[in-house]
Amino acid sequence: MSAKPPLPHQPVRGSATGRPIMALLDLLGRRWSLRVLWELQGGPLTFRALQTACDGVSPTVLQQRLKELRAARLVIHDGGRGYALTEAARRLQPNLMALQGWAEDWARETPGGSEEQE
Amino acid sequence: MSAKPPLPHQPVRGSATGRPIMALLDLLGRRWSLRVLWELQGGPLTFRALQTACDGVSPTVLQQRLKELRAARLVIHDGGRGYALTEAARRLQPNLMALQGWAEDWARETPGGSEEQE
DNA sequence: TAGTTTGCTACTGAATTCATAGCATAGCAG
DNA sequence: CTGCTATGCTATGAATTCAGTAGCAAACTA
Repeated sequence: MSAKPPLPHQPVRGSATGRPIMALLDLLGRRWSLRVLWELQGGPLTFRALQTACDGVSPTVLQQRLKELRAARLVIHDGGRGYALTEAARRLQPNLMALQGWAEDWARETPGGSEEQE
Repeated sequence: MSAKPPLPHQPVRGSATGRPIMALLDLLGRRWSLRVLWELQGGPLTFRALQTACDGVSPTVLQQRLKELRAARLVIHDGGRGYALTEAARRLQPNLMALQGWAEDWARETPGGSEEQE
């Protein structure tokens, strides 16, 4: 039913080598993966709170992503507090924060606010 | 036909705020986006070379991603040498390299090689 | 002229994602 | 106990995206 979650040491979609970076690229390159990690940075969230934080993702996909992220040991589910980042995911946090800094510079030099695309 | 590419200052899929980080998360959260940036790190590649580097992505999707990445000013197409990262994308490079380092640590502490998932 | 490579598009089917509704469980007030 | 609320999660069908194959026009080689 569900595609197996991407893990290091295993072939993933788009790369049969099993290189960890490829598994990570596959994992993070799925819809809402990055966003979930981003929203979880502030602390644990319940399933519904997380869903709200992600602008109402469909529970189907959120459930799928959480399943994958849990398999990858990036997220754990603490019955009491909800979903939280693991120690490993927390080491990824600085990189995500760096992404934000980058994005702001990027926004400054990228048209798109006033221009219309299409 | 094609969805408009995510850009900063504009609402994107999953976030209407226009925050740059959300546009970036949407852009990078599409299949092959991160991979394309990754493969382009070594230098310019022609469309077909890039396609090969990405384990034979379908040209349809590659074309779509390149279109988006060009709209976002992360990739440019130099007729002679092929597709290349822009100055802005090159500033993103250290973060991607950091991801690789992280992925290797992650692999060390994540089962998946010998275990079977499902 | 033929042969190759380039970027790119058409077409069809498979996979993923979306949106809505709903379920079972648990806590808590009355 | 009953009624209310919140939790995590699942079912369904439709929409969107992606995949896989084939093929095109232009540029370059010889």
